[in-house]
Formats: sequence, structure tokens, C-alpha cells
Amino acid sequence: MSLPDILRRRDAPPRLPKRERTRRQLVAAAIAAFSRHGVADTTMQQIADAAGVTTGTVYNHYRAKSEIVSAVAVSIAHAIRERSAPARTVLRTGAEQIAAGCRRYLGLAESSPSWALLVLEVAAVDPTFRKTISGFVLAELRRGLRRNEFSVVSEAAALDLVIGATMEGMRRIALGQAHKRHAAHVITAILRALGLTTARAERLATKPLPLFTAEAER
Amino acid sequence: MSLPDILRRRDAPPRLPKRERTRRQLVAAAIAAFSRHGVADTTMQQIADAAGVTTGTVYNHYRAKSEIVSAVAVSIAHAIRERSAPARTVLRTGAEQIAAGCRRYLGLAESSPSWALLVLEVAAVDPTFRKTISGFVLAELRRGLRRNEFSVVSEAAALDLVIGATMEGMRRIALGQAHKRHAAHVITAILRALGLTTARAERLATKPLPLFTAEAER
Amino acid sequence: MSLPDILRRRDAPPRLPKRERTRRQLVAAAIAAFSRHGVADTTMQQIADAAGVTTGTVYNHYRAKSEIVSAVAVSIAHAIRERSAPARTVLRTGAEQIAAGCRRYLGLAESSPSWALLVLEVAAVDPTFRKTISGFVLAELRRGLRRNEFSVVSEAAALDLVIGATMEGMRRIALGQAHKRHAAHVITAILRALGLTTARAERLATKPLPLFTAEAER
Amino acid sequence: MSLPDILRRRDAPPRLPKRERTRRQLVAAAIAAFSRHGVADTTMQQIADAAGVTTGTVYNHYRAKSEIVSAVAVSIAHAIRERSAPARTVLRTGAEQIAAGCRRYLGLAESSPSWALLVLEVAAVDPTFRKTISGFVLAELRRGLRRNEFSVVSEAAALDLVIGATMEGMRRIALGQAHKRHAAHVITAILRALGLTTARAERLATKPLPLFTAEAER
DNA sequence: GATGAATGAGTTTTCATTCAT
DNA sequence: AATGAATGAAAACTCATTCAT
Repeated sequence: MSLPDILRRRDAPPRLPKRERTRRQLVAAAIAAFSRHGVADTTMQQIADAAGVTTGTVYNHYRAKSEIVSAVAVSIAHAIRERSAPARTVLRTGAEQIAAGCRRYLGLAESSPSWALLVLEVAAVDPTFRKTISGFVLAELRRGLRRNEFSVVSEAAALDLVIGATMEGMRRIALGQAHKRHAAHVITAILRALGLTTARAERLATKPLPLFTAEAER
Repeated sequence: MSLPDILRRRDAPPRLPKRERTRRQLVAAAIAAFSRHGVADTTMQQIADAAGVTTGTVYNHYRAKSEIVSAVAVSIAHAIRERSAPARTVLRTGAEQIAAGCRRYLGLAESSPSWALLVLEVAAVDPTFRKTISGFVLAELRRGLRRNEFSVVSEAAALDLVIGATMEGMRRIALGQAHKRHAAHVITAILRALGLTTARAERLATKPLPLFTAEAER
Repeated sequence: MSLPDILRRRDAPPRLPKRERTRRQLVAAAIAAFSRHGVADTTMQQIADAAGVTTGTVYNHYRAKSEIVSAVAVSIAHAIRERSAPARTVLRTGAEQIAAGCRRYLGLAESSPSWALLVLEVAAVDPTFRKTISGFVLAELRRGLRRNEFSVVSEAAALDLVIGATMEGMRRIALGQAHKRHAAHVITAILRALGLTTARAERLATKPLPLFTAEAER
Repeated sequence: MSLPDILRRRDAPPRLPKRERTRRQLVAAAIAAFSRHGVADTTMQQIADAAGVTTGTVYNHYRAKSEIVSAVAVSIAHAIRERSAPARTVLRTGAEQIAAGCRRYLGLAESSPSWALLVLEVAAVDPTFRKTISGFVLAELRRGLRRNEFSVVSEAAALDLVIGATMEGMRRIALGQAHKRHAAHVITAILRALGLTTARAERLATKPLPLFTAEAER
């Protein structure tokens, strides 16, 4: 169990050069190991074992554990981003995009708690993940601002709120301490903070939005 | 540099039994060491050195490093709580209390970045801290709800948002990546999520509130 | 087999504090291990095993292998110095002192070749040994100069010659490639370089001199 | 910086077969790497990098690192030997030859300290080098003996003294701990040990002798 | 309660060497 | 011959924890 099912590629991966293939193997193995034991308690040996190589090989590709953590952070952020790419093309408003983005992460916390905890741990330990995600959210936030959907005091504060609230929501869900509608509640609160009316926020928070597949277009 | 100045006791501490005195010394030393090197990279030896004792002594008081981390978590939460107690009695509304609470943490991130990063690390590592803080916030949230200051979809979602946004704000400030009015912006966004009007949220976010001293009563 | 027999203490060592006792154990163990496997090929584990402690203990006392090598260097230089102290008091002239000093080392190369090779390896790797020995030789050289026994162009060159020739002589003897009178020949050559007549040099090089025990005084 | 300037070939090298060319490249790269980091701390990777090839290629030419060290030893000894060959033909006496030989090495320690330290390390580690050099010195020593310039107790002792003193002198010079006339002083001391009068030793030690170029013949 | 030396299992890391391409 | 990824065995070093004094 490395990535949640929904994040797994279905198309056969194109033949990659060996170095790149091994790196992917290692990242996948690291994700698996990290979710099992936690980042701090995972050893390079365990990652190597999971990838079916020796520790020496791991160090041929990453000079330290922290580099693998960063690679994992990037990989996770991009995996979600890529899997949701077709679905995102359907979402016209910034509000919908943000709502869908939060729901993806909160939904994954429901379906794969250990994966969510891994994301939280990686985010706590490594700046890469937060940096990558911020870029994505910021783009959607600006789209909403351009279209006058949002009114915010500052972009930075809005970013902090969207990301912070979503991560806390993920944690609560992943730890099994959440009401089953928690995801929707968190999204509602976030959207209100961005200036939406309560009604519109609630509607968007519960409205079926395409998340990982472009259902609407099929 | 253990606790930020504002958190240091000014009144002479009551004479405590020796065992308790040593424990406090150790926690203070741990806080100092943790903020310098990070929790994971602080050794028991460093804590012992900072406390002016030997490792053996540390283990006479705490059975494991994780126990010290928990003790630090509790200590930090209560230190802020206690120092702000007189100020809090002046705050009548839940909104004011929440605004003041967030501002305390965000303000400390400005004045003591390394200490703020420690709080974030402790919160990520130790469940105790988040639990304690949640209790405090929840009480203030409910006060606001009782007085119809807030309208929220769910208490849990509101908690996640308040705590999540505040922590992200602290991180940005502590890392020096924040605009100087960031704290106010974050608080505004939070209060809007709780249902306050933008105008009222902004007013509260910038209004001078008693934080650590009960100025109003003087 | 740590030090050659002649260098072992016969008098019971005074009770030392534990830390110091362990350090001596470790140095003795290192000497044993180094002579068996060579400095470069000796592991900290082997030193620990030889001392009957764990690697952790070794690192409690010496932060790196190089520190142990230095400790060994100092220990060897001082061991010989101390064991020959009573004998040295009988030697009146600088020439006798130098001859005796060289002969001590060359003689030990005959009786303990592996120990001699250890000395050579340590001297090659660590500056400590050479520094310590230089101090001793220099004192004797100056005594000879004050008494007009020697005439040299420069103290430094004389030092280099005495030490360099002795070490090369030790190597040849230890490797079993030397004529049995090699030690005397090397000493003769050295003394001539210091300005002694050939006749006097040969006489001193073969004359029985007290080396490790103050036989003359008994 | 592989070899000191004076040791670099000026004449165009004869066209060598490719295998041999690569081997020379590797040895040159090894010399450069060894003088920078020391033999023990140089990795095969560094040698490969310096030679502009991959580690695999290194192993196509040398079966082990120790083989490279030996190749370097031989290469250095012969490089000096070859470069000094024309100059040597002019030197008629054994004493001059020995003086010139020592001065070459001591002079190189002045102009290329790191290279000198490499020579000392190689001499300590690899028996080949010392053997080769001994052969050279022995020939010159015997020439002097045949011509009654020297009077020595034994050839072996004389060899040890010449080589030992020169190496110690090189070390002192390379470490920057030597008086600027140290080379001459060491050579004087050596020649006296071989039986020359002080006056003659000093004259030879300071007399301009052709070292690397056959100046006299120009 | 305090000490601090010792533990020892564990981890990261290194590198000479091999080998399929 | 060259490549360079992979190996794997080992080595250094760390540090939470124990325990005799």
C-alpha cells in the first residue's frame, strides 16, 4: 500500500531510463515505509528493503533521508495534482476549485487515514510539500479574486487559513475523531473565511464536484 | 532563552518541594534545548547539560524522552494560559477572547520565532498539546456561541479552522515570510469564518486587547 | 601482547579513578589491536573488544579513531621515556644520551618487530609522536652542544637526521632485513653526523650503556 | 596540479597505445587526488572524476586501489629519476650525486609541499617506492665508496640515514616548519655521516649542482 | 536523589568492487 | 574499452537508557 488506490496510475508507465525508474521505486518504497512506521521511525534500511535494493543504492540516489522526504513530498503533491488534472478543467470558479481541492485531501483522509497522517508528518518536517501545495492553492485563490468571488484581507492569510484548516481537518478525520460530515463543515468554514455567504459556502461544500475523474465530461 | 520574556514569571515562585523544583528546571532546560536544536535533534545529554545535572538525574524524573516532550507541551500551554489569565477576565465576548488567544500565539511567533517553531513541532509530535489548547479554544468558542456572536456549522470544524489557521500563521511569521500585519489578517479571516461580519472581524483583529496583563484593571 | 615486556610496569599501579583506568585500558587495547592489524585496518569494534567494553564506551572517551591514535602515540613515547628514566640519570654526556635513546628504539625493533612497525605507522599518521620525541631528543642534543660534544649546522637538521635515521633503521630491523649489528652501525652514522670522530662514534655505538634499568647504580 | 612543474615533461610524449595513455591519465589523476586529500581519504570515484572517466574504467586498468598506489609510487620515483637523468650524467662524484639527489627531493618539498607529503605517505604505505629509491641511492653510494669519497660502517646504515634524514627534512619543509636553509643543513649532516669533512660537506651542500637540467652541458 | 560511566542496539553513511549494458 | 548503477559488507558514530556507586 503506497498511494491510495485512487492515486494509482492506470495507464502503463512509459519506459523510463533506469536511474529514473529506480528513483520512483525508492520514493514509492519510502511512502510505504513512512506510512507504516512514521517518517521519524523509518530507517534507510527499511526503505531499501521495501524497494528491493540495498542501502548503498538508496544513497546513490539520495544523499540523506531528508532528501527522500522532500522527494516524497513533491511526489505526493504532484500525484494528487496530476490525478485531478482532468477533473479540474471542468471547474470554472475559484471557489469550486478550492472546495474541490480541500475535499480531495479531506476525502483521502477518510479513505486512507495512514496516508493522510503521512502527508501531515511530511508537511511538518519538510518545507517542500507546503511550498508546492501553496503554489497550487494560490493560483486558485487568485482566480477567485479576479472573478470577485472572494474578498480577503491578504492572500497570505487566506493561504494559511485554507491550508491550516484543511490539515487540521485531515488530522481529525484520519484519527477517527470526526463526524462523518466533517469534511463538508471544514470546507464551509473555509469558504466563509474567503468571503462567501454562508449559504453559498454550504452549497459548494456539499455540491458534488468532480474530484479525480472528469465525470462531467464523460 | 527558554521562554519568551513575556512568559517569564515575575512574581517570586512559591517555595516548591525539591523534586518539583528539579522537574521545572528540567522542563525549562528542555524548552531551551528544543528551541535551539529542534525536538528530534536534542539529546538527553543536552537537556541535562542545560539543566546543570547529569543524564542519570533526568531519568530520575522522567522515564523517557517522550515524557519530557509531553511535560514541555503541558508546560507551554499552561504558561501562556496562566500569564494571560488576568487579561482574559476583562474580555467579555467570545470573539474578543478568541481574537486575543490567536493574537497571543501569533505575537509570540513575532517576538520569539524559535519558540514558536518549538510549539509547532511539539504540536505535531505530541497529542497532549493540541488537546489542551483545543480545550481552551472550545470554551471560548462556546461562550461566543451562547452569546450568538458566532454562527458555525460545527464546533469541530471551527476548532480545526481556528487552530489550523493560527498555527500556519505562526509558522509563516516565525520563518520570517510574513508581512508585518499578517497576524491581524489571519485573525480577521478566522473571525469571518466564525460568522462575524468583515467589518466587525477587522475591528476586533486590530483593536487593542489585553493579552498578558490586565491593563484595563490597573 | 601490548607493550614489549621491557616496557611493562612491575610495580602495582596506584588505584586510579575509573575514568582514567578505562582510558588506559583502551589505549592498551588499541596498542594491541594496532600491532596486530595495523592502524588503518583496526576498527573501533576491535579496540572495544580488546578492551572488553562496547564501542559506545570507546566513544565516551575518544571522539574519533584519530584521537585514540594520538593517545597511543603519547602513551608509547612516555612509556619508553619513563621506563628509561632511572637509566638516563647515569648518562652524563649528550652523546651517550642520544646513543642510548636511539639504541632503545632500535633494540625494541629487534625484540618486538610488530611494536616497532606500530611506532612507525603511528609516527607516519599522527604528528603527536614525532612532536613528543623531538622534545626529548632536542634536550639531549642541546646538552651535547653545551658541552661541545657536537658540532652541527642546525638543530633542526640534526633532529631530522637522528629521528629519520633511527626510524629507517627500526623499519629495516623490524622487517628482518638487517644485519645483526645494524643498530650499532646506524648509531655510529648518526653520531658522526653530529660531529663526533669515527672512532668515538663507534666506541659509543657499541659501548654498553644502561638502557631501561639503572644497572650501574645497583 | 599533479606533478610539480619541474617534473612535467616538456618534450612531446611519443604516441603511446591507447591503453597505456589511459593508464597514465589515471596515474596522473590519482597523484592529483592523493595530494589533495591524502591517499587514505581519496576515493576511487575521486580518481575517476579527476581522470574524466567512470569508476568502471578505473577497474578496467587497475584491479584495486592498492595497485594504483603502487603505480603512483613507481611513477613518482621514475618521474624524478628521468627528469634528472641528463643532469646526473654531469655529476662525477658519488658525493655530488647524493647531494643532488637529496636536494631534488628537499627542493620539491619547498616548491610543492602537498606533493612532498604525498611522497612521504606513499613511502610509508607502499614498499615499492622505498625499494626503488634505495636502488638509486645505493648505486650512488657505491660509486662514492669505490672512489674513496665515503667511509661508512655499513651500506645499509648509510642508506637508512640518507633516506631517513631526507624524508624527515622533506616533512619539516612541507609542513612549513623549516628554516629556509634547512635543505642545505640536512644535506651537510648527511654528508658528514658518510665521512666527508665538515668543510667539504658544507661546500657540496651549498654548491650549485645541476638538478633537473644538464646546465653544465648547455 | 544524584552521578556519570557503561551499554548496545541501531543508523546513517561510505566505498571498493562488480557487472549488465 | 567504457559506462554507471548496483552491491554489500562494513565502519564509524550516536544516544536513549541502565546501573553500580
